[in-house]
Amino acid sequence: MADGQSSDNAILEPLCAIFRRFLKKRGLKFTAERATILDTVLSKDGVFEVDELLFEMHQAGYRVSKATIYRTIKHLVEAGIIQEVLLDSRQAHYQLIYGRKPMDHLVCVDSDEIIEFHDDALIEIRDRIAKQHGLTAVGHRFLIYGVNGKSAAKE
Amino acid sequence: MADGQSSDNAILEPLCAIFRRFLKKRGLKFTAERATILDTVLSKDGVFEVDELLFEMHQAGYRVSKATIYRTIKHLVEAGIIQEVLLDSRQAHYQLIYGRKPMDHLVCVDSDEIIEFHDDALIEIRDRIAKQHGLTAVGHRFLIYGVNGKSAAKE
DNA sequence: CTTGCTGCAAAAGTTTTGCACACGT
DNA sequence: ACGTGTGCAAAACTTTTGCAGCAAG
Repeated sequence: MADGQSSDNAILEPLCAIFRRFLKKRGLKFTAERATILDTVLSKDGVFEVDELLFEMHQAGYRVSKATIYRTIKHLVEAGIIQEVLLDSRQAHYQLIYGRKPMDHLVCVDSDEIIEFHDDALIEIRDRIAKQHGLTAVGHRFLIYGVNGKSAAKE
Repeated sequence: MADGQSSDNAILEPLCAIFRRFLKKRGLKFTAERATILDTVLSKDGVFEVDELLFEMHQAGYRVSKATIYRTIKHLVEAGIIQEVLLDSRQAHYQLIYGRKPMDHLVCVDSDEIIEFHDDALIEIRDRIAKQHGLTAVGHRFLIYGVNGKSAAKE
Protein backbone atom coordinates (compact mmCIF):
# COMPACT_ATOMS: atom_id res chain seq x y z
CA MET A 1 0.00 0.00 0.00
CA ALA A 2 1.02 3.54 -0.52
CA ASP A 3 0.80 4.80 3.04
CA GLY A 4 2.79 4.04 6.13
CA GLN A 5 0.19 1.75 7.65
CA SER A 6 1.02 -1.84 8.39
CA SER A 7 -0.39 -3.35 5.26
CA ASP A 8 0.21 -6.79 6.62
CA ASN A 9 0.62 -9.01 3.61
CA ALA A 10 0.65 -12.01 5.89
CA ILE A 11 -2.98 -11.32 6.54
CA LEU A 12 -3.98 -10.18 3.08
CA GLU A 13 -3.64 -13.54 1.43
CA PRO A 14 -5.72 -15.61 3.82
CA LEU A 15 -8.37 -12.93 4.03
CA CYS A 16 -8.50 -12.67 0.29
CA ALA A 17 -9.15 -16.39 0.17
CA ILE A 18 -11.77 -16.16 2.87
CA PHE A 19 -13.52 -13.36 1.07
CA ARG A 20 -13.49 -15.24 -2.23
CA ARG A 21 -14.95 -18.29 -0.57
CA PHE A 22 -17.64 -16.20 1.02
CA LEU A 23 -18.53 -14.61 -2.27
CA LYS A 24 -18.55 -17.85 -4.20
CA LYS A 25 -20.81 -19.46 -1.64
CA ARG A 26 -23.33 -16.75 -2.41
CA GLY A 27 -22.87 -16.68 -6.14
CA LEU A 28 -21.17 -13.29 -5.98
CA LYS A 29 -18.08 -12.27 -7.85
CA PHE A 30 -14.59 -11.33 -6.80
CA THR A 31 -13.69 -8.21 -8.77
CA ALA A 32 -10.64 -6.00 -8.97
CA GLU A 33 -12.56 -3.30 -7.10
CA ARG A 34 -13.38 -5.65 -4.26
CA ALA A 35 -9.77 -6.76 -4.03
CA THR A 36 -8.64 -3.14 -3.84
CA ILE A 37 -11.16 -2.32 -1.19
CA LEU A 38 -10.16 -5.31 0.93
CA ASP A 39 -6.54 -4.37 0.56
CA THR A 40 -7.21 -0.81 1.66
CA VAL A 41 -9.29 -1.95 4.60
CA LEU A 42 -6.42 -4.14 5.76
CA SER A 43 -4.08 -1.18 5.65
CA LYS A 44 -6.19 0.59 8.24
CA ASP A 45 -5.07 0.03 11.76
CA GLY A 46 -8.04 1.19 13.74
CA VAL A 47 -11.43 2.61 13.03
CA PHE A 48 -12.17 4.01 9.60
CA GLU A 49 -15.01 5.41 7.58
CA VAL A 50 -16.00 5.21 3.94
CA ASP A 51 -14.64 8.59 2.94
CA GLU A 52 -11.27 7.66 4.34
CA LEU A 53 -11.13 4.54 2.21
CA LEU A 54 -12.15 6.52 -0.83
CA PHE A 55 -9.49 9.11 -0.18
CA GLU A 56 -6.72 6.61 0.33
CA MET A 57 -7.65 4.63 -2.69
CA HIS A 58 -7.62 7.75 -4.84
CA GLN A 59 -4.27 8.70 -3.36
CA ALA A 60 -2.97 5.29 -4.32
CA GLY A 61 -4.24 5.78 -7.84
CA TYR A 62 -7.23 3.47 -7.68
CA ARG A 63 -10.49 4.80 -8.97
CA VAL A 64 -13.39 3.16 -7.16
CA SER A 65 -16.74 4.80 -6.69
CA LYS A 66 -18.25 5.49 -3.33
CA ALA A 67 -21.26 3.40 -4.25
CA THR A 68 -19.07 0.39 -4.80
CA ILE A 69 -17.35 0.89 -1.48
CA TYR A 70 -20.68 0.96 0.27
CA ARG A 71 -21.79 -2.15 -1.54
CA THR A 72 -18.59 -4.01 -0.78
CA ILE A 73 -18.51 -3.01 2.86
CA LYS A 74 -21.82 -4.71 3.38
CA HIS A 75 -20.35 -7.94 2.14
CA LEU A 76 -17.24 -7.57 4.26
CA VAL A 77 -19.44 -7.18 7.30
CA GLU A 78 -21.49 -10.22 6.40
CA ALA A 79 -18.32 -12.17 5.81
CA GLY A 80 -17.25 -11.40 9.36
CA ILE A 81 -14.15 -9.57 8.19
CA ILE A 82 -15.04 -6.13 9.40
CA GLN A 83 -17.48 -4.85 11.94
CA GLU A 84 -19.53 -1.74 12.23
CA VAL A 85 -18.49 0.31 15.23
CA LEU A 86 -20.56 3.20 16.41
CA LEU A 87 -18.75 6.21 17.69
CA ASP A 88 -21.09 8.94 16.69
CA SER A 89 -24.38 8.21 15.14
CA ARG A 90 -24.14 10.36 12.04
CA GLN A 91 -21.69 8.27 10.21
CA ALA A 92 -20.87 4.59 10.17
CA HIS A 93 -17.43 3.54 11.31
CA TYR A 94 -15.85 0.16 10.72
CA GLN A 95 -12.93 -1.84 11.97
CA LEU A 96 -11.20 -5.02 10.99
CA ILE A 97 -12.17 -7.92 13.21
CA TYR A 98 -10.82 -10.97 11.49
CA GLY A 99 -7.78 -12.27 13.29
CA ARG A 100 -7.90 -9.60 15.94
CA LYS A 101 -9.04 -9.36 19.47
CA PRO A 102 -12.19 -7.30 19.55
CA MET A 103 -11.23 -3.76 20.45
CA ASP A 104 -13.51 -1.51 22.38
CA HIS A 105 -13.28 2.21 22.88
CA LEU A 106 -12.92 4.59 25.75
CA VAL A 107 -13.87 8.10 24.76
CA CYS A 108 -12.65 11.06 26.75
CA VAL A 109 -15.43 13.56 26.38
CA ASP A 110 -13.17 16.43 27.41
CA SER A 111 -10.59 15.91 24.74
CA ASP A 112 -12.46 13.74 22.24
CA GLU A 113 -9.52 11.41 22.53
CA ILE A 114 -10.33 7.79 21.79
CA ILE A 115 -8.46 4.99 23.52
CA GLU A 116 -8.72 1.42 22.29
CA PHE A 117 -8.73 -1.41 24.76
CA HIS A 118 -9.44 -5.08 25.07
CA ASP A 119 -10.60 -6.76 28.22
CA ASP A 120 -11.10 -10.47 28.71
CA ALA A 121 -13.36 -10.04 31.72
CA LEU A 122 -15.69 -8.11 29.47
CA ILE A 123 -15.91 -11.01 27.06
CA GLU A 124 -16.79 -13.32 29.92
CA ILE A 125 -19.57 -11.05 31.04
CA ARG A 126 -20.81 -10.75 27.51
CA ASP A 127 -20.96 -14.50 27.05
CA ARG A 128 -22.64 -14.98 30.38
CA ILE A 129 -25.33 -12.41 29.68
CA ALA A 130 -26.06 -13.89 26.28
CA LYS A 131 -26.28 -17.37 27.76
CA GLN A 132 -28.63 -16.17 30.47
CA HIS A 133 -31.00 -15.20 27.70
CA GLY A 134 -30.55 -18.40 25.77
CA LEU A 135 -28.31 -16.91 23.11
CA THR A 136 -24.72 -17.33 22.03
CA ALA A 137 -22.77 -14.10 21.79
CA VAL A 138 -21.11 -13.58 18.43
CA GLY A 139 -19.98 -10.01 18.84
CA HIS A 140 -20.46 -6.82 20.75
CA ARG A 141 -19.77 -3.14 20.91
CA PHE A 142 -18.68 -1.43 24.04
CA LEU A 143 -18.09 2.25 24.38
CA ILE A 144 -17.17 3.96 27.62
CA TYR A 145 -17.48 7.69 28.10
CA GLY A 146 -15.11 9.21 30.58
CA VAL A 147 -13.92 12.54 31.87
CA ASN A 148 -10.58 13.26 33.37
CA GLY A 149 -10.46 13.71 37.13
CA LYS A 150 -10.61 17.50 37.16
CA SER A 151 -13.73 17.94 35.10
CA ALA A 152 -15.47 15.12 36.97
CA ALA A 153 -15.40 17.26 40.07
CA LYS A 154 -16.49 20.60 38.62
CA GLU A 155 -20.08 21.85 38.08
CA MET B 1 -50.25 12.01 28.20
CA ALA B 2 -52.57 10.73 25.57
CA ASP B 3 -51.15 7.26 25.18
CA GLY B 4 -51.04 4.23 27.42
CA GLN B 5 -47.41 4.65 28.42
CA SER B 6 -46.47 5.14 32.03
CA SER B 7 -46.22 8.90 31.99
CA ASP B 8 -44.90 8.90 35.47
CA ASN B 9 -45.88 12.23 36.92
CA ALA B 10 -43.80 11.44 39.97
CA ILE B 11 -40.77 11.84 37.76
CA LEU B 12 -41.98 14.67 35.58
CA GLU B 13 -41.90 17.31 38.25
CA PRO B 14 -38.37 16.80 39.49
CA LEU B 15 -37.03 16.41 35.99
CA CYS B 16 -38.80 19.53 34.91
CA ALA B 17 -37.07 21.34 37.73
CA ILE B 18 -33.73 19.82 36.84
CA PHE B 19 -34.11 20.81 33.23
CA ARG B 20 -35.12 24.36 34.16
CA ARG B 21 -32.09 24.68 36.40
CA PHE B 22 -29.85 23.35 33.65
CA LEU B 23 -31.27 25.85 31.16
CA LYS B 24 -31.06 28.78 33.52
CA LYS B 25 -27.46 28.01 34.33
CA ARG B 26 -26.70 28.40 30.65
CA GLY B 27 -28.87 31.42 30.02
CA LEU B 28 -31.33 29.35 28.01
CA LYS B 29 -35.08 29.48 28.23
CA PHE B 30 -37.71 27.06 29.33
CA THR B 31 -40.43 27.21 26.71
CA ALA B 32 -43.74 25.46 26.24
CA GLU B 33 -42.23 23.40 23.44
CA ARG B 34 -39.39 22.21 25.62
CA ALA B 35 -41.82 21.27 28.35
CA THR B 36 -43.89 19.28 25.89
CA ILE B 37 -40.87 17.50 24.53
CA LEU B 38 -39.63 16.58 27.99
CA ASP B 39 -43.08 15.32 28.88
CA THR B 40 -43.25 13.17 25.78
CA VAL B 41 -39.78 11.81 26.36
CA LEU B 42 -40.79 10.75 29.84
CA SER B 43 -43.78 8.88 28.48
CA LYS B 44 -41.43 6.64 26.49
CA ASP B 45 -40.48 3.50 28.28
CA GLY B 46 -37.51 2.33 26.26
CA VAL B 47 -35.60 3.48 23.27
CA PHE B 48 -37.11 6.10 20.99
CA GLU B 49 -36.27 8.19 17.98
CA VAL B 50 -37.11 11.71 16.90
CA ASP B 51 -39.86 10.76 14.48
CA GLU B 52 -41.61 8.83 17.21
CA LEU B 53 -41.66 11.86 19.45
CA LEU B 54 -42.95 14.00 16.65
CA PHE B 55 -45.71 11.52 15.87
CA GLU B 56 -46.85 11.17 19.45
CA MET B 57 -46.83 14.88 20.03
CA HIS B 58 -48.93 15.45 16.96
CA GLN B 59 -51.31 12.70 18.10
CA ALA B 60 -51.63 14.46 21.40
CA GLY B 61 -52.43 17.70 19.64
CA TYR B 62 -49.13 19.44 20.18
CA ARG B 63 -47.56 21.10 17.19
CA VAL B 64 -43.79 21.15 17.55
CA SER B 65 -41.41 21.18 14.62
CA LYS B 66 -38.83 18.53 14.02
CA ALA B 67 -36.11 21.16 14.13
CA THR B 68 -37.11 22.13 17.63
CA ILE B 69 -37.10 18.53 18.77
CA TYR B 70 -33.58 18.10 17.46
CA ARG B 71 -32.48 21.27 19.16
CA THR B 72 -34.07 20.33 22.46
CA ILE B 73 -32.76 16.78 22.43
CA LYS B 74 -29.24 18.12 22.38
CA HIS B 75 -29.92 20.00 25.56
CA LEU B 76 -31.55 16.99 27.20
CA VAL B 77 -28.47 14.98 26.46
CA GLU B 78 -26.19 17.65 27.85
CA ALA B 79 -28.37 17.90 30.91
CA GLY B 80 -27.81 14.20 31.53
CA ILE B 81 -31.50 13.42 31.23
CA ILE B 82 -31.39 11.29 28.14
CA GLN B 83 -28.64 9.41 26.41
CA GLU B 84 -27.93 8.56 22.85
CA VAL B 85 -28.06 4.83 22.24
CA LEU B 86 -26.86 3.36 19.01
CA LEU B 87 -28.72 0.41 17.64
CA ASP B 88 -28.27 0.97 13.98
CA SER B 89 -26.09 3.69 12.67
CA ARG B 90 -28.47 5.42 10.30
CA GLN B 91 -30.62 7.00 12.88
CA ALA B 92 -30.02 8.23 16.38
CA HIS B 93 -31.90 6.54 19.18
CA TYR B 94 -32.26 7.87 22.69
CA GLN B 95 -33.36 6.68 26.06
CA LEU B 96 -34.12 8.23 29.40
CA ILE B 97 -31.29 7.82 31.87
CA TYR B 98 -32.14 10.07 34.75
CA GLY B 99 -33.30 8.05 37.71
CA ARG B 100 -32.81 4.74 35.94
CA LYS B 101 -30.22 2.06 35.94
CA PRO B 102 -28.35 2.21 32.69
CA MET B 103 -29.89 -0.35 30.36
CA ASP B 104 -27.87 -2.15 27.77
CA HIS B 105 -29.07 -4.21 24.85
CA LEU B 106 -28.73 -7.76 23.67
CA VAL B 107 -29.66 -8.09 20.03
CA CYS B 108 -30.66 -11.44 18.60
CA VAL B 109 -29.47 -11.25 15.03
CA ASP B 110 -31.76 -14.09 13.96
CA SER B 111 -34.97 -12.50 15.08
CA ASP B 112 -33.94 -8.86 15.45
CA GLU B 113 -35.37 -9.09 18.92
CA ILE B 114 -33.86 -6.67 21.40
CA ILE B 115 -33.55 -7.58 25.05
CA GLU B 116 -32.73 -4.94 27.63
CA PHE B 117 -30.54 -5.84 30.56
CA HIS B 118 -28.58 -4.32 33.37
CA ASP B 119 -25.52 -5.87 34.91
CA ASP B 120 -23.59 -4.53 37.88
CA ALA B 121 -20.44 -6.45 37.06
CA LEU B 122 -20.34 -4.60 33.78
CA ILE B 123 -20.39 -1.27 35.58
CA GLU B 124 -17.48 -2.39 37.72
CA ILE B 125 -15.45 -3.35 34.68
CA ARG B 126 -16.34 -0.08 33.02
CA ASP B 127 -15.19 1.94 35.99
CA ARG B 128 -12.01 -0.08 36.32
CA ILE B 129 -11.10 0.33 32.65
CA ALA B 130 -11.69 4.07 32.79
CA LYS B 131 -9.61 4.38 35.93
CA GLN B 132 -6.77 2.39 34.36
CA HIS B 133 -6.59 5.11 31.75
CA GLY B 134 -6.82 7.95 34.22
CA LEU B 135 -10.43 8.78 33.51
CA THR B 136 -13.68 8.63 35.40
CA ALA B 137 -16.46 6.81 33.61
CA VAL B 138 -19.62 8.84 33.25
CA GLY B 139 -21.55 6.61 30.91
CA HIS B 140 -21.32 3.82 28.41
CA ARG B 141 -23.06 1.89 25.69
CA PHE B 142 -22.94 -1.85 25.48
CA LEU B 143 -24.52 -3.87 22.75
CA ILE B 144 -24.21 -7.63 22.50
CA TYR B 145 -25.00 -9.50 19.31
CA GLY B 146 -26.18 -13.05 19.77
CA VAL B 147 -27.63 -15.95 17.85
CA ASN B 148 -29.78 -18.68 19.25
CA GLY B 149 -28.12 -22.06 19.73
CA LYS B 150 -29.24 -23.62 16.45
CA SER B 151 -27.93 -20.96 14.10
CA ALA B 152 -24.70 -20.77 16.04
CA ALA B 153 -23.88 -24.28 14.91
CA LYS B 154 -24.74 -24.02 11.21
CA GLU B 155 -22.46 -22.85 8.36
C1' DC C 1 -23.74 -16.43 -22.30
C1' DT C 2 -25.72 -15.52 -17.98
C1' DT C 3 -25.64 -13.09 -13.93
C1' DG C 4 -23.74 -10.00 -11.19
C1' DC C 5 -20.83 -5.53 -10.86
C1' DT C 6 -19.54 -0.69 -11.66
C1' DG C 7 -19.94 4.27 -12.12
C1' DC C 8 -22.76 7.92 -12.44
C1' DA C 9 -26.29 10.73 -11.05
C1' DA C 10 -30.45 11.02 -8.87
C1' DA C 11 -33.08 9.75 -4.82
C1' DA C 12 -33.86 8.93 -0.07
C1' DG C 13 -33.39 9.73 4.72
C1' DT C 14 -31.74 12.05 8.82
C1' DT C 15 -29.95 16.15 10.91
C1' DT C 16 -28.58 21.07 10.64
C1' DT C 17 -29.07 25.88 9.54
C1' DG C 18 -30.65 30.70 7.92
C1' DC C 19 -34.14 33.76 8.47
C1' DA C 20 -38.09 36.46 10.08
C1' DC C 21 -40.99 36.66 13.69
C1' DA C 22 -42.49 35.36 18.59
C1' DC C 23 -41.60 34.70 23.30
C1' DG C 24 -39.26 34.05 28.02
C1' DT C 25 -36.66 36.53 31.53
C1' DA D 1 -35.96 45.49 25.63
C1' DC D 2 -32.71 41.93 25.01
C1' DG D 3 -31.38 37.66 23.71
C1' DT D 4 -33.16 33.10 22.81
C1' DG D 5 -36.55 30.02 20.54
C1' DT D 6 -39.57 28.59 16.95
C1' DG D 7 -41.29 27.09 12.40
C1' DC D 8 -40.45 26.74 7.82
C1' DA D 9 -37.89 25.61 3.99
C1' DA D 10 -33.58 24.96 2.16
C1' DA D 11 -29.11 22.97 2.84
C1' DA D 12 -25.84 19.53 4.23
C1' DC D 13 -24.48 14.88 4.64
C1' DT D 14 -24.38 10.03 4.50
C1' DT D 15 -26.19 6.07 2.27
C1' DT D 16 -29.09 3.76 -1.29
C1' DT D 17 -30.83 2.86 -5.86
C1' DG D 18 -31.91 2.82 -11.06
C1' DC D 19 -29.81 2.26 -15.20
C1' DA D 20 -26.74 1.30 -19.14
C1' DG D 21 -22.70 -0.70 -20.22
C1' DC D 22 -18.97 -4.11 -18.55
C1' DA D 23 -16.88 -8.16 -16.66
C1' DA D 24 -16.48 -12.49 -13.96
C1' DG D 25 -17.64 -17.40 -13.75
